[in-house]
Amino acid sequence: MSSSQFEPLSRRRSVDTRKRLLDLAEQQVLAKGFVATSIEELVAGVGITKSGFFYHFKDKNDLARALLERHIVRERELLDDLFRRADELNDDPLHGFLVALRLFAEMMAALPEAHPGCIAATLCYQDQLFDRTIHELNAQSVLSWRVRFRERFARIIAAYPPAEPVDLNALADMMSTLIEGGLVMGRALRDPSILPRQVLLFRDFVRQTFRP
Amino acid sequence: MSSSQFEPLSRRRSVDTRKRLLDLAEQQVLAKGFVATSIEELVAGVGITKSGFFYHFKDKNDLARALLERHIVRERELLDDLFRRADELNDDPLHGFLVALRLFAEMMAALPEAHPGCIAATLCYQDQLFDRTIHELNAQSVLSWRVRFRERFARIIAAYPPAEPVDLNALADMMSTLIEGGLVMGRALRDPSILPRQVLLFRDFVRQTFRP
DNA sequence: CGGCGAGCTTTACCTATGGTACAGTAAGCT
DNA sequence: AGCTTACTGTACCATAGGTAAAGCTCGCCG
Repeated sequence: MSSSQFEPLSRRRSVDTRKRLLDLAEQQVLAKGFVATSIEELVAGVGITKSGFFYHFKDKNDLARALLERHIVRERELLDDLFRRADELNDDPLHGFLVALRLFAEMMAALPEAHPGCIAATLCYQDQLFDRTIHELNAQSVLSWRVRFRERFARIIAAYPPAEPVDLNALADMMSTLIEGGLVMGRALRDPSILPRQVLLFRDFVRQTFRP
Repeated sequence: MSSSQFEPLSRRRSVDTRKRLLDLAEQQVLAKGFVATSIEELVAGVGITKSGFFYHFKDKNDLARALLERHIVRERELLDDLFRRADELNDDPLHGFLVALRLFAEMMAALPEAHPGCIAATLCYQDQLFDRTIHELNAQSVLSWRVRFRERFARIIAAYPPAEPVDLNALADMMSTLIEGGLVMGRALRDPSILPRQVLLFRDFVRQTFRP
């Protein structure tokens, strides 16, 4: 805080062991799942000993929480940025949303093998291995997506009243649902194009639903 | 085969140990995941020893495969039955499909906590722990859903040509995607109503897409 | 310059779990 | 009677997560 106003500037030999542990862990968890990622493997990868790991993380559960927290922050920033860019290009709420969805689909398509979002779903499916904090973090994150999309839809509805009544929560959840499901499907079929195509299909659905 | 034409009638002391192992395993896997379900726990539950388990299953991977195979068969039977019932009620392909979707949503809503389908997704997310056979089984199952729904949509399109071109594979996959994602969401938010509502929303989408 | 504390290492050890090997045994089938 | 099925029992191994505690070392602060 005093000597350097930027970063704590590496107390010691390694530049940022904790961060390197998290980076490697994220990469391995996305590639092969949490349980298949061993602590020994991680410490060997960053060049420390097992005790060094437990200096940074209380246990493996603690690592999972740190991974999830970091993931949630990044995801929110990414979405904020994406919607901001879409809104800058567009005044109309519906058009802005449709642009954002297209941007999102393009981003998903451009991504390599490992998709983000897997972290959340991966941990969700193994959440009995973890404590409640992990589960609650996950739920909180999903709910924040619901709120974000519901607000968007509320604005769209004001401008484009739909012909039939729409379940706004369900429509908002559909986005998260398609992402989580799309990741599962993409993984099962080894076809990364599935998720972006589902997002584009959702986009069609939204467009149809609020068409003038 | 000779003495009893009904069931093999319990070779020995237990009625059907293998089935009881599978039943308990399924229940525990749905409740807390595959890795959190220990072999010791299963054998204690059905009243045999660890060696007894390895008599029935080569290893834990073999148990996973048996679980998945049984699940896939049941799922197919369930879907066959559901579509058959919907078709009996209806001649029109679109209407039949919509009825089937409603039946499906009702079934999902009526289900208790543990949904089927979790098995597939659960194993999918931990598939690096298993051998290729598990992964291929899963992919095969997902593809069979795609084929089933695509055929349905092809028949619907013949009767109700859509205004805009539709990506049939993506539309077919959307069902599986919403189911897998809906299970993740329902699990994360502890809200079993999410999946049936997503199915009903999908139904709306299909109805809109093929409306006359 | 000396000590404190952050960030580790070293050593040692415990437990749970999956898994192997193999001998033995009771009940049924032919 | 003898083969097979469906186990039990005993013994043992490896891997992984985790704990405990002492020691070392570099940078910073006074």
